[in-house]
Amino acid sequence: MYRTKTCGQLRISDVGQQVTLAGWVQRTRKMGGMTFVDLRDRYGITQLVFNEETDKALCDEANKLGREFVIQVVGTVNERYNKNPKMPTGDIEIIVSTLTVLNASLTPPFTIEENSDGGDELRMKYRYLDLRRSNVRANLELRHKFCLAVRHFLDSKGFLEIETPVLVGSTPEGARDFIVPSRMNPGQFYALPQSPQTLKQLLMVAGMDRYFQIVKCFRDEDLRADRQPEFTQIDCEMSFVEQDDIIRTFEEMTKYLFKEVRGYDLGEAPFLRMPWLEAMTRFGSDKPDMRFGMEFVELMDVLKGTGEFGVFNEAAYIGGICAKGCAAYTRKQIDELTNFVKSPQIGAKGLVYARVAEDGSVKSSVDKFYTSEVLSRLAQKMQAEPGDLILIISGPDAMKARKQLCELRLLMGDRLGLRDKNKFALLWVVDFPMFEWSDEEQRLMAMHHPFTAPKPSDIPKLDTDPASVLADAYDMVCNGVEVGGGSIRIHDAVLQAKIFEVLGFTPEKAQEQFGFLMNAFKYGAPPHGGLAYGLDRFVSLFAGLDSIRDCIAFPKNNSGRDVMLDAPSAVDQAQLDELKLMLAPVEK
RNA sequence: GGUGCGUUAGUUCAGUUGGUUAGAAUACAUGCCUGUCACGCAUGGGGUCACGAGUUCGAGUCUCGUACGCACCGCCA
Repeated sequence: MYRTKTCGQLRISDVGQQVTLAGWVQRTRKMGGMTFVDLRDRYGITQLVFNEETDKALCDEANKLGREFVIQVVGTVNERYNKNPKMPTGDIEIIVSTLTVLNASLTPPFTIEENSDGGDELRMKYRYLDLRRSNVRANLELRHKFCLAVRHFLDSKGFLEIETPVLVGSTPEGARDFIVPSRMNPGQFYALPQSPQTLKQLLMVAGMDRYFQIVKCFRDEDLRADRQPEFTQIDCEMSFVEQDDIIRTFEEMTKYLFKEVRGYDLGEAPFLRMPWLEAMTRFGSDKPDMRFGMEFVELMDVLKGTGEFGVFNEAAYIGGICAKGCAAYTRKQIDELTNFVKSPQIGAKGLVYARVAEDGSVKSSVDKFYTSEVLSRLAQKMQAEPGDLILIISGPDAMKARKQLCELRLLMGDRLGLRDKNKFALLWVVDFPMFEWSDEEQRLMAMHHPFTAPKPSDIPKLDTDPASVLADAYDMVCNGVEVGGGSIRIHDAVLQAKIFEVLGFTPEKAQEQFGFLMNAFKYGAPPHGGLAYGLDRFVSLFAGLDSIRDCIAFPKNNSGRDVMLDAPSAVDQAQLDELKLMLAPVEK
């Protein structure tokens, strides 16, 4: 037997026991005739003691151990002379009688400690070493617990976990597909699923009623801190349900997960439900961070046409936020905010500010254009109090200006410490538009996906004014992060065909790509709907991570590479020949 | 496709106005040390300053390009 106990297990009550431990050498400390070795496994660290007086040869062996050697020791649990209250096993140590080196190790390129000295690139190249660190390992443990809790909850509600294929057909709608050549069907390709969307709908047609799957999804798009080309969804679908049924079911699951996995009580009250248009108007985002207020106040009536400031007089939108107690911001701090909104990724033309002084007077960057009456009306409308700072953004494109103000609001939230990682504010954003206009493709695109049902009352508008049609779609948002999203689906072949028509598909094209679904709808498709959570994002939120990479065992880097495996890579000509593939020259 | 920041010892970083032999911490090696636990002390080795070109009497430092990394915009039904 390699071990009788783990390195996180032994306590004062085990003193006197003979034990066998195995693990990695975290560190050795040589103190003259004594040597201490910290032995680590995934459960913890236990101190080993070697004494020259007791066994010189054994102590000499211990002194030869290097970091990350894998060793096995037999010894006796002993109460320490000097206890270490910082360690769970700090009351005991092992007086070693037998030491076996199971495997030596090179000196690792970075130290295996909570605060590693390795940078991202090195950590990814040696991810198997990085994963030995306790905090990275803790993220994977949290992920495991999360998945267990999901399965437990959904099983208790009668959901079946059913696997769907990873080799499916390509559908050009939506994100770019990863494609896989078929050897047995030369010139033809599978695609990896962007989500099991249509397959789970077919499971509903099959009468599976309540389905879920913790499943990898693939999208060949550029990466971000919160986006990987392969990521994991908790994919769910239910039959004979309306939007409210789904929202209630998954609200219950979310509360369960927060309580069981994170130890956070979301309370009894249902989550806030906010129409998409309201979210865009009040926060400039379809995923507002509700941990703090600082809502937008529209200022068109106060500032447009009431003074000589041309920028405002030509604006399609003027909006402000009120930063409590920030009137004392220095010129430098204001300049930082201005530079932030004018930076290329925000793209605002400028920032107007107004300070409310202790005596209630208003000093602004546009004083020369407006009377003091207009400015005090501004303060009044903003509900600004003495000591507050009003920040105003305007622009010729209302949606763009709102997005810019949204970024500024989030920045101010950060600066004022209003975005506490240990607080969680959840809401449902509902009533999404069915379509959005694509300048690039010069056509309407599905905002959610083309299988989403329009609100029944809006169906007549599909012919007259499709851009105004709202969908039975909903997103679950937590702390400004979209953690899940779903919709009621279309289960009627005629309506589904109609939606493809609005999206600019010819009937032939729709039949070619989605005929399998529309045909299935002709054989008794039940009303159904569902939702999918982004597992990586959800776990990251629970763990307080800045990037989903930190809860994925082997993530890809910014360029979509696995630097440990050095993938993707070229393949042999023989493989290409077998697949009947030829490579075009790569332009540099 | 685009923007910003970065690339110096095994690692994390500093490096002033362009000027002699490029530093610190940590890691590593050797020695000392019998109760350490971020042990301590001493000594030592370790550098293609990412790559290429340019400016200059002189480039880690300035300019341009390339590569790579990170963050973001576009993109992500």
